[in-house]
Amino acid sequence: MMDSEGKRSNDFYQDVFDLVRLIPKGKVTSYGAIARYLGSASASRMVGWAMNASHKQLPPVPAHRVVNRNGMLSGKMHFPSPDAMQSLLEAEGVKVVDDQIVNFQQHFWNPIDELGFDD
DNA sequence: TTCCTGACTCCAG
DNA sequence: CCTGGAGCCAGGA
Repeated sequence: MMDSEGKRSNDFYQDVFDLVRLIPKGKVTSYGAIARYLGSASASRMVGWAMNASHKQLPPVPAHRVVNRNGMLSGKMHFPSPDAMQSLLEAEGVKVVDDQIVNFQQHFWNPIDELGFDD
């Protein structure tokens, strides 16, 4: 029961949403990068789980800019349409072939490298 | 309450 | 090269 200050779980989700919203257009990042930035490198699965709930967040979260470490659109099947994610990425200048981002490293946006640790 | 699954990632074979 | 298993934390039945 977290009602006093043990709201880290909630903050984790909020941080994920906030961070994903900070991803510049035409850029993408990985679940692991987000998890690591938040301090939970092993919580990569939780990031994906948070993304599942991101679609109900306001303002909307650009979940299409979040892919796995291989740059593969692992979450495309969870979008309203399986092609929505790819279409959104290509609309931002990110080319996608075979459900995988071309020149992924070139489009990769590392929050730790760009934002660094607040601390 | 417990058990299972998951938009991930790493390591071993 | 590809496939399988383990670890991780949270939410749903």
